[in-house]
Amino acid sequence: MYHLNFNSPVPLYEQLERQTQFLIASDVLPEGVMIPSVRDAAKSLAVNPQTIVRAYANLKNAGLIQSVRGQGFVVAVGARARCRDLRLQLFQSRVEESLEEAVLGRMTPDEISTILKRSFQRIVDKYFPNSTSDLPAETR
Amino acid sequence: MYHLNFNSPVPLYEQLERQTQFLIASDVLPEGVMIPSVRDAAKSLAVNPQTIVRAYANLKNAGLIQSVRGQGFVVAVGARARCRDLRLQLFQSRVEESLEEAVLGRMTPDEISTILKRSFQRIVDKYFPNSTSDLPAETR
Amino acid sequence: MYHLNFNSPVPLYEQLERQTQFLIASDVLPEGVMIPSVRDAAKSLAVNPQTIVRAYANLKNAGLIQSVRGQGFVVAVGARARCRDLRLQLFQSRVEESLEEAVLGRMTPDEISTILKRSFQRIVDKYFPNSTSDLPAETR
Amino acid sequence: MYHLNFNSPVPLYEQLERQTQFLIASDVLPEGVMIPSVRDAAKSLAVNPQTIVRAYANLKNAGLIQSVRGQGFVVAVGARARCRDLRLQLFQSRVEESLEEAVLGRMTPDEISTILKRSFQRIVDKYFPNSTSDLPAETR
DNA sequence: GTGGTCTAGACCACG
DNA sequence: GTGGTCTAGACCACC
Repeated sequence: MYHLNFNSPVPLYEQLERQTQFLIASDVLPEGVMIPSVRDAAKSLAVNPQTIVRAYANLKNAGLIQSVRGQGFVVAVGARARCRDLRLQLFQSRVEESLEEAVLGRMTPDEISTILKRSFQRIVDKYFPNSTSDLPAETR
Repeated sequence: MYHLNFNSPVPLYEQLERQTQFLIASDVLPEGVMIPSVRDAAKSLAVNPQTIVRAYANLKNAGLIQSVRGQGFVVAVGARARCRDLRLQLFQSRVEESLEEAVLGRMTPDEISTILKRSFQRIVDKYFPNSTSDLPAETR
Repeated sequence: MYHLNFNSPVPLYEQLERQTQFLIASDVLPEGVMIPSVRDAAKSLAVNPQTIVRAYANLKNAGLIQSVRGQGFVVAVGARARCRDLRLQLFQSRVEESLEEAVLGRMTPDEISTILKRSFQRIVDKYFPNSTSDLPAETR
Repeated sequence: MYHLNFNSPVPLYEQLERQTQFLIASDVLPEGVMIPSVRDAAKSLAVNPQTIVRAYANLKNAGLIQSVRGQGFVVAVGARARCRDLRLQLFQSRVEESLEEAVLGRMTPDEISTILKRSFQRIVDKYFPNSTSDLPAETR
């Protein structure tokens, strides 16, 4: 269910938070459902239980999951919509950061545009091989 | 010449490395030219000289600058082309990482495409207000 | 495990790098194994932790060791072969530099050959007293 | 007459000293003859005159050259023999240092021997293409 | 003046 | 506990 990258600069607990948000956003973890216990998650992911604790604590602070005494954690009501927002914001802010740095690095709009289109096409081909959508879709 | 962000998670020495690469890529620092001395840069940027030393040492290891004894550092021959490559790769890899995470988070190509276009347009409007270029330029 | 020469012109951190490479090359530090922590190494060698940090950072940049979060450094996969290469190249380049300088200094091949044989024999006698190998071994 | 390597770790003034010794050892600069003036040498080598001054001062301290008031420096009497000795010692000590490090790096005598023979042969082929001498010359 | 090395000590994030 | 970053200040060699 989770895929941790131990070499990534982003901390393990943050990877867990994001992926949980994504799972909630896409209804793989519907509202009200139990998420894996700290001990189970730690064992199956081969990480320190404290790492799971930290991730769940942050998700709880954000109001995305709720602790049920003696049971574990369940996805909070209203979490789905908020996770969809968070996912979108996260993606958008990362893209804009990259674009900002490209401009500060004196890349031209054309160079930037070229990369964006090429990267998007590559991703579509890789993950949606049968799709016809592309970046300037509405101009077809 | 340099602009350090002291609140950024990316270390100061790495900010210096990237910006130096960008300055070389855009010919603000042409090959063979001296770059600011360690002490000068440290003073004008209000950081510890060691921070500059570290950045310059990394750039030297990468073959982008050379130390001239008793003189300082000069931009290495062939550095411009390599810096242009590095800049492009850096941008492209960051964009593709974001896109990968978006699809892993189960965003649809249409959602992704919408964000990309909106962000690009926002950057163009912000930094190139008189330009007419946009993402699907060739479809005009 | 390490032996630092504080009077050598070669910097301490570089001595550490080379010796680590040698230890990996000779399987004293097999791939996947943890190397001494920064603090331990600093204490046992009586040097500043920063010196160790620098050596390890360079080894990491060279891809010979990897940092495992919260754990320490481990020898990277494939490091052994590369360290054997590096060790050989280092030795060979030093020998050839000496030979180059000798001929540029107008020493004759016979003079050079004499020194090489004498030095090799002295080293063998010193470190491998029971060995029978010598430079022109195959001509016996 | 001199060939300076500005990228070498050995300081320029030391390169000058060694090469002067070599020139004296091989009678290119016979005893009693004038060596280039500080100003001439500095100009033709494109280095700071202080660098030449330092090299000549060291050579004078070693008794290999003598200053003639108002004239310049001449090669001292007896310098040739001493330079031949110095050249030999320098080469020998460098070779033995390399060998020592190879042994400390746990290279085997056979590995070391192989490199020595290969390097010697390469140098002979490069600089004495018509010669028949090689390392185990006396066993022919 | 230049770069290069080393020390001492602090603070941070991560597990 | 681990590595990683930054500061302050010192000393050195070279030009």
